[in-house]
Amino acid sequence: MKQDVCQYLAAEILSSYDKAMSLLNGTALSGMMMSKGKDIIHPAPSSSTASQLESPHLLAYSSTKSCGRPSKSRKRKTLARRTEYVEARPGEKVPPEDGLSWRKYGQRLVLGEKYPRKYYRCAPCCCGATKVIRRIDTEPLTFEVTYGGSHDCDQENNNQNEQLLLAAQTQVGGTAGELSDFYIREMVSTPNNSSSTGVVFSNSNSVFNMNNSDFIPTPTSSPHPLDNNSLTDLLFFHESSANDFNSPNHILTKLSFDHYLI
DNA sequence: CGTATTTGACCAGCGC
DNA sequence: GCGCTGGTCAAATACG
Repeated sequence: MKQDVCQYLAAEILSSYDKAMSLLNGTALSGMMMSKGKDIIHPAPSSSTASQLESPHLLAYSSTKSCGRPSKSRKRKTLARRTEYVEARPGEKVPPEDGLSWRKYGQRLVLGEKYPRKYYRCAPCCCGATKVIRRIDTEPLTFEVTYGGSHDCDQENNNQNEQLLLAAQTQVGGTAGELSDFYIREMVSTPNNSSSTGVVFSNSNSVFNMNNSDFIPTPTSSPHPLDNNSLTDLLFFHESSANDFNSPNHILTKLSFDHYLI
């Protein structure tokens, strides 16, 4: 890896280590400051359980039974909520995805309502964000989506993606969002079990890829057989798959927004 | 077999 | 204080 990418990753590792050590010490969330001056966690007063629960960071790191949630308290949340109304696509009975990762944890039929409410919480981490989907009785294609808390783990991932993208652009001397005649709109980090990170990008005629080791574009065949109509959205690959990019055995999975994993 | 979903139970908040 | 409501839990089940 290039030096600045290594430095960034090292800082993230140290940051996680600091968090873990502070929690194990039990004392002192106070004064805990992450590297590079970000992610400052402000301690809640020890007597105030409520304020602890209202902090997504403290929720994420509290010692609980599963995924950082309060183990026993089923106190109704008083977090700020945001409600949106979305319409299902024609022929579909589910609202369109919002690009975030959610895990369903409950469903119930509420008195006086025709359709059950579906309860979701943040899937990839423990940020405490929740989502409730309610189908409108009188307009079956319209859904009321209520968000509770903030899905700041996705925001964290996005920040990391921006860092990686900047690092890639630095290597080739490109400007923000632009790389010679080609465009990189996003770059995502690899899953934990992957061995390499890369970028796949394209212009209207060709698909190119490059990896972390050299960032030299290499032409590949075009168009990609799995993604003919949205080639410019295909931005992420796992290196072990790059050599036989056209293999029909690859699974193309939409991760979120414009992120794809082959 | 690991992960995601379902579903009945639990319980805090709220209205009366 | 009591009963109802609805958000959440967690064991059971489904799925890949």
